[in-house]
Amino acid sequence: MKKEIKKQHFQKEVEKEMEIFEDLLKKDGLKVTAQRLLVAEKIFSLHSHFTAESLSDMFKDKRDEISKATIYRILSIMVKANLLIENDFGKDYKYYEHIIGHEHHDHIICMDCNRIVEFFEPKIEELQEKIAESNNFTIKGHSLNIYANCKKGSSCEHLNSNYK
Amino acid sequence: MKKEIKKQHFQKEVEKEMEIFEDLLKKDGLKVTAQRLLVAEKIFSLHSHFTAESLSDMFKDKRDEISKATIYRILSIMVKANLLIENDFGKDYKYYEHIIGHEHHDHIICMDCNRIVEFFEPKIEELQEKIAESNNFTIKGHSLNIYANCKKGSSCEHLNSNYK
DNA sequence: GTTTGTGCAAATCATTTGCACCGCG
DNA sequence: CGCGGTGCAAATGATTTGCACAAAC
Repeated sequence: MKKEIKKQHFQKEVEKEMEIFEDLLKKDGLKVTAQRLLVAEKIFSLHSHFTAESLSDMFKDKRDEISKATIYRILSIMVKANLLIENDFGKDYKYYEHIIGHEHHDHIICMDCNRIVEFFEPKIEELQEKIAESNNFTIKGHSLNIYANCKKGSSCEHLNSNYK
Repeated sequence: MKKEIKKQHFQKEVEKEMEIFEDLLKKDGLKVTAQRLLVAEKIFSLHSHFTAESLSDMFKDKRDEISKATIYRILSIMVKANLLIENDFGKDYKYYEHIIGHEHHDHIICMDCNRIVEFFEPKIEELQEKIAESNNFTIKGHSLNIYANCKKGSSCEHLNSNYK
């Protein structure tokens, strides 16, 4: 029962997000295509980090296969529109996460199992602001990645990487 | 006169660093070649961030031109030996800085002029340690980049980018 | 109908690698 | 000498792009 409620909640969220996305397309004179809707819906329904590759794979088995070129073009639109955050975790490909309903946060990247953990520390944010200020800069953004190992016996050991 | 003292100081520093580098090569059974000495000496004498490209360019006009492949191979040796830090500033190439005599620090990257400013904030370091700890991780490293614009009237406006 | 999007294959660009020759130890 | 190092050119791999055709408005 609880599960059902949660699912409905998520569906409602996704609908709301899809509306924002479609409005954005129209506002910018971009066309509402099947590929854009499918990709955006998939992205909004994901609740973890993904790569262009992993996103592409999600359409591999379906009749709705979408070319990598198009995937990249849609990701680019959504990043520019601030619907998506592009993360560089030191690999040679990018990680994405959708931003609506997700407060700003930083990341711990586990070097053992590739797990990505989010955290938010207001004091760090505040200190960054001060540092930029005292150096005569205006902060436009930041990226803080903690690279770490999971300790022996942590739940990490049981997980497989979802990330290539 | 002061300048002279400073220059001597730097030269002494570089000599010390070169000794460390040569010892490292020998210890690891690697050969002491002209290219390795030239590149290391150049790196130790630099006091700002550089790229494989910019480093390569520094040898372009001299009779001692060194191939990019060799440059990359030497950079790799020095990074593995902890003589060099490899930084990802959100561009599609890496930035390097030599580490001997340079305390750990984080970076502000100016999006207007590409200037890179270093800073160190012990409180942020401490908070990161706590965050990792409370999530059952052992920190192996971190990267904190603040992306910013220089304020109107700052010295930034007069500088040209040294980075491609 | 015109303009924009898509898929494909080719291009790009930093970095890596195979290989033949070179030079340190 | 013998093995590791270097330079060259080709390979790599994620992402981008030109182009012809297809779909949206």
